[in-house]
Amino acid sequence: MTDEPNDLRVHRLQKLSDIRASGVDPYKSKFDRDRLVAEIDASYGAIEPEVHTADVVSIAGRLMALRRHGKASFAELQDKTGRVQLYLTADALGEEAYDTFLSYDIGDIVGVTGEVFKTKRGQLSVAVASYELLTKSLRPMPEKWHGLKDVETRYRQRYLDLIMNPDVKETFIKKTRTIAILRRILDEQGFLEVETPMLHPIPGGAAAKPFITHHNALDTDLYLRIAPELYLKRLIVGGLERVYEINKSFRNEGISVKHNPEFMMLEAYQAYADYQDMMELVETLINGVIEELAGSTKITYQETELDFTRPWRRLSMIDAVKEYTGQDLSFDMSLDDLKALAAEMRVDLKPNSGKGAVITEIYEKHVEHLIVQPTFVFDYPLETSPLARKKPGNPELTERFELIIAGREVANAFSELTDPQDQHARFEAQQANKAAGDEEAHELDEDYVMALEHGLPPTGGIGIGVDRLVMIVTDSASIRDVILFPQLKTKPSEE
RNA sequence: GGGCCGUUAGCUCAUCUGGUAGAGCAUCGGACUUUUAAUCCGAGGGUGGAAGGUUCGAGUCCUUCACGGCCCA
Repeated sequence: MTDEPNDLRVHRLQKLSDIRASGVDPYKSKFDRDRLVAEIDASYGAIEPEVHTADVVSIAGRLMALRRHGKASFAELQDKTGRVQLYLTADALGEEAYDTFLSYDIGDIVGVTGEVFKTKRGQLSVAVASYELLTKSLRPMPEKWHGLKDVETRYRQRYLDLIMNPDVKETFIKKTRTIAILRRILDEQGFLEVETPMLHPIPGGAAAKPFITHHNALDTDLYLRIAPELYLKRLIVGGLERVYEINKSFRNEGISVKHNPEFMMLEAYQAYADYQDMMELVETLINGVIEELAGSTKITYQETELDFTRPWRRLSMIDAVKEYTGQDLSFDMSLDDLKALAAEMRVDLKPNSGKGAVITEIYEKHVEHLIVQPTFVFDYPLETSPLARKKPGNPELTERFELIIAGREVANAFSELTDPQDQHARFEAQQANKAAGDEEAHELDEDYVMALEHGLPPTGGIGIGVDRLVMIVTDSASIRDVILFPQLKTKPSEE
């Protein structure tokens, strides 16, 4: 054995075959545990040192440390709730079983049974009376003190990240709780959760480039959805009145700290409501999450305090530009003047841009990232809002807002456009933009217009970027830190 | 797409101006019956991200590429 190449994995493979040769199955089918580590902590954390509880527990988990001290040793067992120390002695287990346990490796998964007690140093422990190897681990764990830091490995082998970094596990538990809270609030308000297609014949509901796929039997191209919006509004036409969906959408664009190609979005639609009602709903939803997870309406995000005390600030896009850049914009200015100003402000414009698009681009480049506190930016130009209702008395604007938090768009909402003829005209305007070279122009969806012709009641709708919300709630700097398996380039495997 | 930074042992990191790679933890052997980043003694472990180039000599300088991070578009 000592002649083996001294490779950690080779050594463990040798142990594995030794275990098998001894007639023991190194990959067991189950283990009857009766306690979680956190439950033991809760029950006995307060007992005095050297107290023996006479309570025998069965626990299971991954071996995370092994401190050998001759005929008595200590180990640490980690389950999903935490770690507890194991105390092992040759006296209690017999020499052979004791030595066998000490031959296990860090990373092995074991089940143990024994009495709960506290050492004279005050460490709650389980005195192992019997144990079982449940799964042999063949690869070494990251280092016990510094843990796993390499960002790429953390993303590619998230399981190691979860084993080694308790904060990471906490973040993803919070993500799941966030989604549960959103569901609960919507359910309480009479919204019906539905699921609509991921595969769309016409990608719609947002301005974004889609992923294309192909259905062989139908011999037709399909698109991974960029938003569920148009399907959800069809359901409002169908009389469901309040619907929502929490699921993924896909956008074929760059990857960044705030963009992952697949991301989680909540969209909700409410009949007989408008965008003002949607502001209320967004406040209710996000505050519900923050108050429940943080116990406060104020949280710290990347060393800045965010105050979610209602009502949040409301600011028109024109006013936002004025406040943050000092530029006095207005739809009264000529398109040429607006374009000249955009050029001066080094704002790149899409082909075919009208006044609304120029103003939106200026806002997005120079203002959005500066808005820190939760703020509803409203009065979005009609030109860049092809699915939103016109603002009464001002045909250049729509009843639409975006919610900005920490410089990022977290939600987008509007009074839905219910007029099928107006919708058709808007789609045609988008087609003109597409013809002029705008790759993100909205597609013309005749089937959706037909649904509108059957009658969409007045409706308010919102979309919330769940990952971005979770970033804020968990104080995460990158969207990759709130997505278990973020998109990375595929790398050739090592073996 | 552009700029900057990174990639060295299983993990976390060193290696001043070019002279043939080190530490801690982990691993292996030994001691140790209340330790807890256990300790002590001893040992093994590296195609230095990849491929070229310059040089007597490259982890170190140059070029290209791959992957990752940050910033910008």
